[in-house]
Amino acid sequence: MEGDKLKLSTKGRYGLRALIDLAQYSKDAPVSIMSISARQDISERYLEQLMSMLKKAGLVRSVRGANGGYILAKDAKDISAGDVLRALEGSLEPVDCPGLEPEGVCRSADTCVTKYVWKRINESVSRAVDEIRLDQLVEESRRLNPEGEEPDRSECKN
Amino acid sequence: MEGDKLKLSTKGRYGLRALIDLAQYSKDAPVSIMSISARQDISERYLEQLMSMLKKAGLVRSVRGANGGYILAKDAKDISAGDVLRALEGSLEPVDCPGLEPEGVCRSADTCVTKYVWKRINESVSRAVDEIRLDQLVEESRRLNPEGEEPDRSECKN
DNA sequence: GTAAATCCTAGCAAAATACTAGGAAATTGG
DNA sequence: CCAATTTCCTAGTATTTTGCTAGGATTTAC
Repeated sequence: MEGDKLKLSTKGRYGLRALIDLAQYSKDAPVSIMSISARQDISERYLEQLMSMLKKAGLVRSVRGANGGYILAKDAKDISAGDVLRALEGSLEPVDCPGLEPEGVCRSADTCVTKYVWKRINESVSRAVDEIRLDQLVEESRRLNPEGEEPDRSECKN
Repeated sequence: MEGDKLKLSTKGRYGLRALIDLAQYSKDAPVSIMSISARQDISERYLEQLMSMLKKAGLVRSVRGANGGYILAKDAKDISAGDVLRALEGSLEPVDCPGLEPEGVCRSADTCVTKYVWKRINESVSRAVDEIRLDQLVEESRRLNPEGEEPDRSECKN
């Protein structure tokens, strides 16, 4: 009866890992879905869809054909965790409140109390994900894993 | 194809409004589900379930029988928006990462990069909801709505 | 030309969501 | 005691979302 909500889906969780992986391995040549899939233990076919979404969002570029794959579309320092998660999860705002949008219309906006609660939650999530940048994560990954081996992901879906 | 995730469900959104309503109207006598339902435009039967969850969480007490209803189980200043939302939504942590739990076991925890991302998001949401207290919301509600009329909620599900 | 890769659309089982429904149990007021 | 009012408890259910899988078309390197 009681499942937890407000969860990031596998799209966001897998996708962020995939992009960190890409940032680490695509220094010179494009990285294929197959290789990311192997290192990160994510279904190739599913990952394909995630990469497609990241491409549409302008975060990665693709190279088709043999020896093709993906590379970052911009420098890792110019991509935030928020950019990645929003590309995959849609809006990260836990409440869609029209009264908070610049052009939004809400009849009860003037007298709505909960609006301020939603606003603070929304802003808090946005701030948190936007201040985390991909280059920091790549650096942290190298620090945690100097040998360049990836952790065994078979048990961990995050 | 692209629906937004990371959303607070109606349980949390309706439930917080219901508890603010309860805090305003249960000063002396218990408030019935019917009256909250009417003011807040929430289905009686659904609200019943929400109140039951809030009761299990120890946030409200119930009085059965005619003229019964609900009252706050503690002072409004001792109930946070986080208490209410967690009672209705379960954990508010967007990622359940075993490596972040005190007793959690995760084989890849030592070398897991994304763990820190999830940690920061989780902490950020928790901090935001826990610093909002019910008495502040009641006060704000009175300020926005001096005549004691409730906004028309028929269009707004938040 | 063939193998390796992305691209694109569709389908689908399982789970979650947002309710509705039926009735039992407790309490009050007459 | 009775009838009305109210909470309490369990179940059912239509719709949507999630987390994939499947098939094949297209592009490119060698």
